[in-house]
Amino acid sequence: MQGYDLKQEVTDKYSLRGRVFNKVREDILSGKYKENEELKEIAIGEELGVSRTPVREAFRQLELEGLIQIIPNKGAYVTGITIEDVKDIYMIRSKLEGLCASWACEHITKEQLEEMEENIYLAKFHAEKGHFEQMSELDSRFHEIMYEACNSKMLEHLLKDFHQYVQRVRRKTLSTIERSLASNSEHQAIMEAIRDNNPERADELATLHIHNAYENMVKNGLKEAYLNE
Amino acid sequence: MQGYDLKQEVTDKYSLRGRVFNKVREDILSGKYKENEELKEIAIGEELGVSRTPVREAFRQLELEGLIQIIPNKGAYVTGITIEDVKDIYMIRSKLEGLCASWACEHITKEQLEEMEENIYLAKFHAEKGHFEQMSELDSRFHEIMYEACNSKMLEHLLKDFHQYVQRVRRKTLSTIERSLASNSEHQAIMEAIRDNNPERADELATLHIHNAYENMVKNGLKEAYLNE
DNA sequence: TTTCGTATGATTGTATACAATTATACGATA
DNA sequence: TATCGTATAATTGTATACAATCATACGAAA
Repeated sequence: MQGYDLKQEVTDKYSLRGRVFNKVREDILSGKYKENEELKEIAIGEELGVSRTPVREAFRQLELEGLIQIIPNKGAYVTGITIEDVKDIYMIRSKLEGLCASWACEHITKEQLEEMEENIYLAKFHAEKGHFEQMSELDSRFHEIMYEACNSKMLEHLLKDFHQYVQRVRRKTLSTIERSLASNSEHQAIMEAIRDNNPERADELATLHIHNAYENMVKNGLKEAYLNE
Repeated sequence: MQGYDLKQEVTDKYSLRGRVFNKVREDILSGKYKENEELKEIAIGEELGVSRTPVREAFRQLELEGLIQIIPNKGAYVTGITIEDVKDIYMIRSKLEGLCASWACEHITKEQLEEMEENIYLAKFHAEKGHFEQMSELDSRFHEIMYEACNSKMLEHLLKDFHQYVQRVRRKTLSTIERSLASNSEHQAIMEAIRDNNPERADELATLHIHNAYENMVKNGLKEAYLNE
């Protein structure tokens, strides 16, 4: 996520450039374009029915988002995420999610708190049933609510970027019912600390939560996911 | 700093786009282009002797860096930094500089440590003389060394982005000999903790250092700097 | 066979032309 | 006078043409 756009909103949705940007980003994150794959301006342009100009502009942005790397006069390549990158991101995230949770104490709205509670309640159901697809959705949404509740566009955007960035890896790792339940309990504890307006505790719990998520990831085959490629 | 380029290196230095990017960025950070000023593609292009194409691509990147905001079909405007943004950045930085310092304990090289010591020694001299220009340079460099020493491109880039981003504001606020000396002492304590391979202490000291820098900034007229415009 | 050099093609870099959108000026009408 | 609408100009959005660079293939020379 290079060139961290410190406080931007999503890129223009309706211009051709914006559409190319979003489409290619989605395709990278979903795994359609593999790591180190070369992306050609003409090919992408033809696929989306646009000329090279908006494609090039989108590429420049994707480069700054860290999703592709552009080598001058050579080409654009999908960025690889190393095991070290993943660890770095989780350690950084753990600090920032703590900060985010502590800020949320003061700024969360009644509606956001209610959506959190609902999210936790629903997640418990799906966790027990082993519905990992829904769990993943709910997990992402829980964190998103917290990002929005911290009342800092800067931090919100930063965390969303990081969260999105590791989605690529999360898809590769296994989930277990045990971890899903534990994770949801941690969400509940964080929510309660925020609800009780206890920023120190919210910080501590959210920090620990990301640490745990990382530990679990490592335990459940992060390395293997890489070694098998 | 939208679209935080999570792990990129500096933009291509020799292409026209790269040159435009660097030049405009510098001009924004130096204050040549004021907040909310409109940047026109043709004007910038003519000034630098290039066509609109590289200018547009540079603009897209600057947008993601958070330095300008592009309104579709309308124009590009220099992003304003609010007091809240500054506070957010300093709070985020304080957490991340702590993390960075703790990581540096394990990875700093002998050369980097020596440059840190030299930096502190020189800074003491300039602080006592009231050479604020040199102090600012040395301060930036001290932090840069630490960023490089943490051995994480991700964190290094993130912190450099933030550091650069607040330069615009730092220029507006006053410096005092007292704060310069105190700041340098804090640098020394951080350096010693890193040298002694004490990550907890390094974390703590670096975190506090940024907090102090922020407090000092507020005390010395951050608000006034804004109100006077 | 290996190595080097050249030619060819493919791809990116840049400039320019045209289309679409937005801002401004001016005049008509109430 | 005030307001609205239209015409014009300015600016951005996109497509395309051409230049520069890089990759590849092929053949000549050792």
